[in-house]
Amino acid sequence: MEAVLDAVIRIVQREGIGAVTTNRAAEVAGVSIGSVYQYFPDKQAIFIALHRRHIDQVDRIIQTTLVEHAAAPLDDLMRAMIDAMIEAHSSDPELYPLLATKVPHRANGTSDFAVRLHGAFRLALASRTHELKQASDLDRLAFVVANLVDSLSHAALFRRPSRLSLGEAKAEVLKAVLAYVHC
Amino acid sequence: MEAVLDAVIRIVQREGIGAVTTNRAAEVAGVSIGSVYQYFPDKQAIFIALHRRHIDQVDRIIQTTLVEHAAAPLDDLMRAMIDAMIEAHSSDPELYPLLATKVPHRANGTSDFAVRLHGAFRLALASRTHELKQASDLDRLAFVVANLVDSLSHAALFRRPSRLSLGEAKAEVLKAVLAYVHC
Amino acid sequence: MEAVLDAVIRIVQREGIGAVTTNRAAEVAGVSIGSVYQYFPDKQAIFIALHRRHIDQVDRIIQTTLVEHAAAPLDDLMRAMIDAMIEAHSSDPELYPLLATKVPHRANGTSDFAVRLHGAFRLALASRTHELKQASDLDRLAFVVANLVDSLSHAALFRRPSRLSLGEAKAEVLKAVLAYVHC
Amino acid sequence: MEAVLDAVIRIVQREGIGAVTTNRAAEVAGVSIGSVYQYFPDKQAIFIALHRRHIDQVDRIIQTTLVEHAAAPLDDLMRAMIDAMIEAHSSDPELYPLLATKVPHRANGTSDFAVRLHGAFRLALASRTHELKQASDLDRLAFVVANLVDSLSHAALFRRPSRLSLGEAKAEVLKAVLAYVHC
DNA sequence: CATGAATGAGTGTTCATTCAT
DNA sequence: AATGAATGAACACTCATTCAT
Repeated sequence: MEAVLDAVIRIVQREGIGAVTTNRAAEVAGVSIGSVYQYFPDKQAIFIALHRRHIDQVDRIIQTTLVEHAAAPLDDLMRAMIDAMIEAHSSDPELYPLLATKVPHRANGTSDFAVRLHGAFRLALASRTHELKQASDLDRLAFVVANLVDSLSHAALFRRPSRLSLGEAKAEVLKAVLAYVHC
Repeated sequence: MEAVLDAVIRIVQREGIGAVTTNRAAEVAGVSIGSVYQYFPDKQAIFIALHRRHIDQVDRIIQTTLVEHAAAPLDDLMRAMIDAMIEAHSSDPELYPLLATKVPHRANGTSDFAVRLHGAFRLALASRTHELKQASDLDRLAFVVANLVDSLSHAALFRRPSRLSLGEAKAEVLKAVLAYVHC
Repeated sequence: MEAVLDAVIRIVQREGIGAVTTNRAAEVAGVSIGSVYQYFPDKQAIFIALHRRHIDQVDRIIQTTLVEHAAAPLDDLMRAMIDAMIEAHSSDPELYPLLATKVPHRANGTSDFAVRLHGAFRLALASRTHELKQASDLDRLAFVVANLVDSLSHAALFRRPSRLSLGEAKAEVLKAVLAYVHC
Repeated sequence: MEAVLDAVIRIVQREGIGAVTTNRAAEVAGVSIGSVYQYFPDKQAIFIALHRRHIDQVDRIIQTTLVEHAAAPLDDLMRAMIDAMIEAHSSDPELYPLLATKVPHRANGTSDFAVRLHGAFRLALASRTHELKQASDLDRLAFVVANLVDSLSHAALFRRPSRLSLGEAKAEVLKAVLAYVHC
C-alpha cells in the first residue's frame, strides 16, 4: 500500500523518526492498523518496502540517464550520472536517516542497489573502453566509480561545508571521478 | 563507565542489535542497572558515548599517522591514511550498524568527526602544496579528499565485491585519491 | 472504564494503597494494561477520574436532597443534607486516603466540589431568607455552612470519639449548623 | 535530624512534592544519604517526624494561648484560639498536601493531635461551664468545638472564596463557634 | 559515626501485533 | 476485505535502601 509508505515519510517529516509507529502510520495513511497488516507482514516490511521503492526510483533515474547518454562521451555521461544521483537523493532527504535507522543492513534488496549501480557503471564503461587509460579489470573500475559517485554525491548534498555551493561540489565530484577513470 | 560501553559491543556481537537493552547491558557489564544510570542519563547517552569513544579512537589514529608521516611525500601519506582508516574501522565492525541505528544524526560529537577529518587533511595538504597541481581552494580539496578516503575505505572494507581482495581494493582507493589530488 | 475505577477501589480495600499499580489495576479489572492506557493517558488520570466520579455521586445526592426538600423548612433540609452527606461518604470510606494521597490538589474537578457545594447551599439558603436572622451576605453564610456540613460530617463519621454514637454526632452537627444560621 | 526535616520542606516549596526523595533530602540537608538512615529507619519515618514536629508546634501554640487566656471570658478565648490556629497553619502551608500525601492516616502521632486538641478544649470549656447554656456532655461539646475550630480555620485559610477577607472569615468562624457553644 | 557508590525490585508506559466482528 | 479494540511482552528508568570503606 503506497499510502502507508507515503504516510511514513510524512510522519518522519512532520513529527520525527521517533513518531513512526505502525498505528500512527495507519492513522496518517487513513487506513486501519488491521489493513496495514494485510499488506505488510510486520513493521520491518514497511521500511524494506520503502527502501525498495526508493531504490527503484533511483535505479529508474540511473537507467534513464544511461539510455539518454548512450552515445555521449564519458565525461558528459558522468556529469549526467552525478546530476541524476544528486537529483534522486534531493527529494525526501529524511529518508536516509530513516532507512539507516530502521532497515537491517543485510535486508532484502538493500545490497541490490550496490549491485545494480555497479552493473550500470560497468555497462557504461564497457562501451567506452577506448576512453579509458586504465587497462585494468572493468569490474574493479566499475566498483570504484560506483562508490565514488554514490558516496561523493551524498557528501556533496549532505556534508558539504557551507562555503561550497552545490554546483561547485558537483564539479569537484566530477573532477574526482574523471581523474580516476582517466588515470 | 567503559565496562558498559564494552558490554554493549559484546551484546551486539553475540546477540544482535535487538538485544541491546539497558538492563542487559548492565548485566553483561557486571554492574547493576542503577549504576548504569548513575553514569548515563539515559539509553541514548550510552550510544553517544560509544560513538564519541570510537571517533576519538579513529581520530587518534589519524593524528598519529599524520605525525608519523609529517615528512613523507604525499603518496606515502595518503597510503598510510587509507591504511589507518581501514585499520581503525576493522576492529568492531558491528559498531557501524549499531551507531547508525541508535545515534541521532545531529548528536553531540557526531559531526565533529567530519570536521576533524577535514581539518586533518587540510593540514596534511597545506604542507604539500608543491605536490598539488590544483591551485584550487585548499578547503575544497580537503573536503573531497576527506570524503574520498572515508567513503572509499568503508566501501573497500564492507562493500567490496568478493572477487576483489582487500589489498587490491586499498590500492584502488589510493589510486582514486592520488588521481584526484594530482589532476 | 468503570471497571478500572472499581478495580482500584477493590485493590485499596483488599491490599492497601501501596498495591495500586497500573498493571495490578488492569489485572483486577480483567483487562490488559494496554486497554487501561487506551482510556487513561496516565496513572494520575485514573485517580482523577475516580475523584470526579465520587464527586459526581455526592453531588447527585446533594441535588436530590435539595429538590426533595425544596418546600421543607430549613431545619429539615439541613438535617437531610447532613444525612445525605454522611450517607454519601459512608460508602467507599477508603476513597478518602486514596484520593488525598494520589490526586494533586489543584487537579481537574477537585475544587469544583467546593464550588458546587457552596452553590447548593447558597440556593438552599436563598429561598429561606425569612428563616435567617442574619442579614449578612448570602455568600458568606453559604461558605460557612457548606464547610460546616462538609467538615463536621467527616468528623462525625471518621473522627468521632468512640463514646459518641453516629446518631448523636449527627444531632450535634445539626445543632451546630442551625445555631450558626439562626444566630 | 532537624536539617533533614527542613530540607524536605524546602524541597516541597521549591521543587514540588514529586521531588521529595530520600537522596534529594539528604543532599539538600547537606548530609549523606547514609546519615539520613542513621536517624530515620525509613522514608515514612521522615514524614512522621515532620508531622509530629508540626503537631507539637501547633500544640505548643494552643497551650500557650490557653494559659494566656486562662482568666479571659469564653468569647475572648475562642477568638484567641482561632487566631492561634490560623497563625499556626499559616507558616509552611505546603505541609498539608505533603503530610496528607505521605503520612499513613493511622500513623504514630497522627490521631494524637485530635486527642490533644479535644483535651485542650475540654479543659477550656470545663472552667467556663457557667458561660454555657448547654448542660450537655462536656466531651461532646469539646469534640464539636475542636473540630469546628480546626476545620473552619483550615477552610478560612485555604478554601475561603476570594471575595472574603481573612479577617471576615475569622469573624465568621468565631460566630459559628460561639453560636454553637451558646445554644 | 559518616559516606556515597552500588543495588535491584518494581513501576509506568509503549507499541507491534492479533482477531472477533 | 476492512476494522480497531484489545493484548501483553518488553522496556527504560526511579529511588528507597544497604554496606564496604
